[in-house]
Amino acid sequence: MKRTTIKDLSKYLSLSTSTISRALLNDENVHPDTRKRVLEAAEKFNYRPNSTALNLRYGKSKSIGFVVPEMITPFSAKVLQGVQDILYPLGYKVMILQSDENPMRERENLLLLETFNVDGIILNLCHETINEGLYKEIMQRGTPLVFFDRIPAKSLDVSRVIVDDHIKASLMVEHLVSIGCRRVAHIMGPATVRNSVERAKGHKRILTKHGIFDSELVVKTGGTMFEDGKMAVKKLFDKNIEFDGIFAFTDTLAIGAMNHLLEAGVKVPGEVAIASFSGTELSVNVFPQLTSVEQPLVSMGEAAAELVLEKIKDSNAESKNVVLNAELIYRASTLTKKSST
Amino acid sequence: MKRTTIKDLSKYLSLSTSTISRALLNDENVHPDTRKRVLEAAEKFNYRPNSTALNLRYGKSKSIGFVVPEMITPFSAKVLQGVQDILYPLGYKVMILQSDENPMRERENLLLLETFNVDGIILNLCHETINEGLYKEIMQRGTPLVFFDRIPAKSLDVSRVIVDDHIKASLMVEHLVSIGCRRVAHIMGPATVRNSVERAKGHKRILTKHGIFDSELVVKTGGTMFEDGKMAVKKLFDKNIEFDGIFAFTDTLAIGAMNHLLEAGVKVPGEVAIASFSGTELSVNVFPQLTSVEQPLVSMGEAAAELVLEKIKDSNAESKNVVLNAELIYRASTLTKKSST
DNA sequence: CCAGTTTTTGGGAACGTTCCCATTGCAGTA
DNA sequence: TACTGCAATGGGAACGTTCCCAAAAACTGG
Repeated sequence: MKRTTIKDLSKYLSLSTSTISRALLNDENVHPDTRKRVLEAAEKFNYRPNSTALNLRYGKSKSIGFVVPEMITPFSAKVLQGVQDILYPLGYKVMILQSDENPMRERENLLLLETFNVDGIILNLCHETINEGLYKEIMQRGTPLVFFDRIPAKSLDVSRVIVDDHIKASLMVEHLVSIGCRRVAHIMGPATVRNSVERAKGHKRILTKHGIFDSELVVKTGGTMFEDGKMAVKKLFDKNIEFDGIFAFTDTLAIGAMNHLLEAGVKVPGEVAIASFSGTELSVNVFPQLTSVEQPLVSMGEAAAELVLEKIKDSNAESKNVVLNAELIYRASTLTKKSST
Repeated sequence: MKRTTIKDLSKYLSLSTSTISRALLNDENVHPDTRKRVLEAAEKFNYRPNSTALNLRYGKSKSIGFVVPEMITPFSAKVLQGVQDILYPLGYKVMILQSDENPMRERENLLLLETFNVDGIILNLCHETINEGLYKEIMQRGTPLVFFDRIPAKSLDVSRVIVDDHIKASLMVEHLVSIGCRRVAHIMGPATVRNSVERAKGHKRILTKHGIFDSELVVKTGGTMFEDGKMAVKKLFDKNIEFDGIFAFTDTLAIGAMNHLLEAGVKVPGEVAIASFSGTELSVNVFPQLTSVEQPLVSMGEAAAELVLEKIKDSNAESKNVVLNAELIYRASTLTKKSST
C-alpha cells in the first residue's frame, strides 16, 4: 500500500513534478486551472507529502528532544505540555527521554538525540557539572540546547528558563515562621543541582535572620521521589531532631514526608506544618492540601520551546535567561498552626 | 558547521561513496586496510550517518507514535517506560501525544502522527467507538495500530494488551465484602470504554452474588482525574447514599475520593474502606496506602512495543491479544475494617 | 605469460521533495 | 514579419544514503 507521491500525480496528470510541486505549494507561477487539477488529484489519491523527504531536502529533522530526570511525577508532564503546545502546531516532533536522575543515562540520552538528528534539545539536567563538557560539544556540533528548571553554571552560554528559587524559597520559609514555626526543617534536593542550593540558601537565610537556624534541620536526600521524602523524615526521627515545620524542595518530597508523619501519628499541620515548591496537581490532591510555590510549568515549557526555536532559526541568536514568576499559595498544610510561640 | 557525510569521506580518502558505505556497514567485500582507513577517517571527522537520509532510503521513519488520554498521572508514564525500553535500543523514536480524554483531540493526534509518517502507533483510546472508522482507515493506509488498556471492540482486527479487568475487579470487590463491607460503592470510569464496563460488571456480579447490590451505589464520572473522584463522593453525599466501601476504577479516582472523605472527617478505612486499580506509585504514596489491583504497566508497554514491531516487520502478522496478570495488593486503605457484619 | 577466477572498487540510480535554470507558447509591439 | 516579454511548464541536480551492476585489480594455475 504505497503512498501516493508527487511522481504518481505527475504521471497521472501528465505534468512535470516541478509543476505539481508548485501547485501544491501554492506557487503563483502556475495556471489556476492546472492548480485546480493538481489539487483535485491530490485529494483523490489522498496525497500527503513525505516528511522524511522534506527533512532531507531542507537538512532538518523537524524534531526536538526533551530530556528530563523522570516522568513519573506530573512535573515534567506539565512542562512537556507547554513544549508540545508550541511545537506540534509548527510540525515539530518532540522526543522524550528520561534520565532517571542519572548523569550517565543523561549522557546516553543526549548522544541518542544527536544520532536522531534533532534540531534542538530542551533539557532539565540531573547533575550540574558532570555533563557540562558534553553540552558544549553538542552545541559546537550545531544542536542548540535550552535548559529549564535545573540549569547549568552561568559560564555556559545557553538559554535558560527558571523561577526565582532563592526569593520564593525565602518567602515560603518566612511564611512558615510567620505562622509560628520555630524549627523549620528543610528537605533538600540533590546537592548537585543549582535549584536545591538556591532554595536551601533561602531557608538558611530566613531562619538565620530570625536567629533560629540550626544546620541539623537541613536533611539531604538522594533524589526527589516520594521515598526520599519519607527517608528524610525518618532521618529526623532517628536523630531525634525536633521540628515543627518542613520546607521541602519539591511536592513529591513533601508528600513523602507528610505521609510518613501521618503514619507515625503526627498531626499535619497541627504539629508539623508543611510547604514546598510545586506547580503540579499533586499539591491539591493530597490531604491535607499542600501550601506551595506554584511554578508556572506550562509556561515554562512554552518559554523553553520558544527559546529553542529562536536558536534553530538563527544559530547565532543570543542566549536568554527567562525568569518566570511563581505564586505562593497557602493551603491546609500550613493552616491552623499555633500562631504564637 | 555541516556534519561530515559519506561524500566528504569519499573525497578525503579518494574512494567512492560505495566503498565508504561498505566499509562503514562492515560489508566483507572491502579490503581490511581500506576498512581501517575509512573507520579512522570516520572517527577523525566524527562521522555519524544521517538518519533522515537512511529513513528516506529505506522508506521508514523509524518512529512510532504513542497516544494516551493524559500524561499527568504516572499511568501512561510507566507504560511509556516499557515502550521506550524496547524501542530506543532499536533506534526507534517515540512520539507522545495526549488526547485529554477528548476523542476529537485523539483524532487530530492520529492524523498528525500519520503526517509524521510514523511506522506504527501505540494507543490507549479515550472513547471506544467514535474513532473506530479512523483506526481502520489508518491501518488500511499501512500504519499498524496496537492498543493497550482501553481497547476497541472485538470486531476490529488489531493487537491488544490488557489485564483481565472483570476477574480482577471481582476479586477486589470480593475482598471488600470479605472485610465486612456491605455497601460497596463503585466509582465508575467513563462509560465509553470497555475497561470501565468490565470493572463495573465485576462489581455488580459480586455484590449481586452476596445479595447486596444496589444500583444507587454505582457513580458515573466524566473522567478519571482526582477531581472526578472527589465529585463522585460528593454525589453520594448529596444523594444521602450510605456506603462503607469504595471500589474505584483507577487510583486517581480513589485518591480524589479518599481526600474528600478525609476532608469531611470520614475515617479511612475505619468507616469507609477503599480499593482500586493501580500499578503506579500513587497507591503507596498516599495516606493511608491504597489497596489495589497492581497492573504491570511497564510490561504492558513492553508488550505493546513488541506487538507493534511484529506488525511493522510483517504487515500481515496476525493480531494478538495479550492478557497480562495483575496482582491484588492489600494495603492500609482496606485494613482494620470491622471483620464481621 | 595468459586466461580464468576472485577480490576490491567505482558508477550511478533510487528514495520524495524543492528549486534553479531552461524551454515553450503566445500576446503585444515595432 | 520579426522581435520582446511574460506566463506556464519541464528538466534535472541536490539532500545523504544504499545497493545493483559493472569494471578494475589482484591473484591463481597451467
